[in-house]
Amino acid sequence: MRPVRHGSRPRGVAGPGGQGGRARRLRHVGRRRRGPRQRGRVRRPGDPMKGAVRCRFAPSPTGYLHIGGARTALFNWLFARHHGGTFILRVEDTDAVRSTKASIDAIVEALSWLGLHWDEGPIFQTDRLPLYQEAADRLLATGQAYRCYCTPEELEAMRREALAAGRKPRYAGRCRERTGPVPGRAPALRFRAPTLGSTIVQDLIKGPVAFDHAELDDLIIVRSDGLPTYNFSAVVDDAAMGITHVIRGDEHLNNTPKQILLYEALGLPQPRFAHVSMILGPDKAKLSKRHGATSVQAYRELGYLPAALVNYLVRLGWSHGDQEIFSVQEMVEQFTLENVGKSAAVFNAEKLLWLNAHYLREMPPPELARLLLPFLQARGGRAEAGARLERILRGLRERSRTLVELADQAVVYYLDEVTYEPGAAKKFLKAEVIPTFEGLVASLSRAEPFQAATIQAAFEQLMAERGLKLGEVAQPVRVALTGRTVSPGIFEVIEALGREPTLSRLRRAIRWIRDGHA
RNA sequence: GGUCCCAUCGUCUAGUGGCCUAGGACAUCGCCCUCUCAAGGCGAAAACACGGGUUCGAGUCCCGUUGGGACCA
Repeated sequence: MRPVRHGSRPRGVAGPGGQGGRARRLRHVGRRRRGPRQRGRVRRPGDPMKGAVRCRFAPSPTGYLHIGGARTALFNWLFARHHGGTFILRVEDTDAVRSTKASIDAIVEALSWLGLHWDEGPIFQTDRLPLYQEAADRLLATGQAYRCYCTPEELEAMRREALAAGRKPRYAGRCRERTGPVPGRAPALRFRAPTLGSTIVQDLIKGPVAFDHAELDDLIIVRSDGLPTYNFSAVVDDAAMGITHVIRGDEHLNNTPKQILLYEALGLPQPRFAHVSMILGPDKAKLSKRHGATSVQAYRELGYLPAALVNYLVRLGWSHGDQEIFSVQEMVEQFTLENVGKSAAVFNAEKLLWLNAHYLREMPPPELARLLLPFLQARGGRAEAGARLERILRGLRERSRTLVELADQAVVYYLDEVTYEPGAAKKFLKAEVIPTFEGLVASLSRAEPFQAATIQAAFEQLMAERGLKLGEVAQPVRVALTGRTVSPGIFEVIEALGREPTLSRLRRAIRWIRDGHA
């Protein structure tokens, strides 16, 4: 195993340009800037990782793509892209009972939606069973693995016995020296693990982690049904696929010494390992369903943008100085394992919401319109992409945090009949606004062109004539047009709604009040 | 229970022995702007888990304690 050199890049060295001193002087006023070395990464010409990096994301298809899995995939993808390497998708589907085609589709779709495109794969482990078999045969032939005929029941009994006697509940090696088979029983294959010495995992994130071999078990590498176990197939595949860097969840750190031993037994070159800490729920336990939405698909349906989710996830455990907003290109340029933190992170839905709102505001209206359409149609709005929708969105998007919220507001412009919120109607749709509404119907019929400025002029003239303040006019009109007390600026709303819909909504409000609803 | 990991504002984090009177962001609160609500601007409150060392100097290095988490069953 190769020793890991942390900080193999020169430290305390400013980026290209060597202007650290001058730059510092120029910005001495105001807030201190930190980390001059963070400007521009230092990629040495002879970077040995360049082009050679091969990373994989290896989910088991037993459900949707979890938010934690998405981050693992993202980190692998970023690492590969940063180094100009290869990102591979491998599906760990050897658990025939729990693996489903639907899960595979869901994971593939979620990764694509996030923009984490893979260069090779998907590779399915069930297609490569002979590979594991061949590796197992080799270990068996060299005596590094042996057949174990113990049944699960026997194992369980031995475990209980050991526990009762105050010993560790590990496999005692009953079949280690067995010479003949047990008739009528299909054997599992166990790895003959060393009992002396220790293995040190040189983790790229956690640093060196030592494991005493005395704590290791003779792990099963092939089950009695002939299927390989996780640790075994992962090792065989990672080696066969030429994986150079295994970036995965923290929960696999304990498996790593076993895998290293397997690499050694098989005589295979080892990848470097990097274990990323977990994502926790608000109660600091591993993030799970009971904490609410945890799948990428769920966030998609809740109206989140992939850019926002990716930006949020990258900042969970990784940082680049004080920067919060990253384009994909910036992430690729700046991402290094060195800046990945060791501690677990609590998933903060509020911050994700803020980021989503940010990207909603920044997105070009045509693109936003395209993404919004399905949400709008689901709400019965007969909307179509185009200038009108974009005008509507311009006012609405800075008042929404998700596509769902945006659609809820935008749909109002597309419905045939406005539904008044009871409280809003009671407060603002009163008999005394009828003259005002009538005056507006008259003047807005004439406003030309029908734009915010001319609409405002119409309002101001009316207000002057009747001695009204804008606040007294705007709210009733807002309710008449949208049914709500909250909306973009009233002139914008009227322009976006258009002349005819505005007039008919005002007339309807007048009728509604006259009909005695007020 | 054993093994392993982790520990800076409520949350995400900056921090790599002196630039730290601990910085940024989300959330919270206040003010400004204002036709409502947002957005935006300005400001406030808010953290180095604890105890020992090492050092002229510790948020930063070492040891321990405590707390949290993961894995193994």
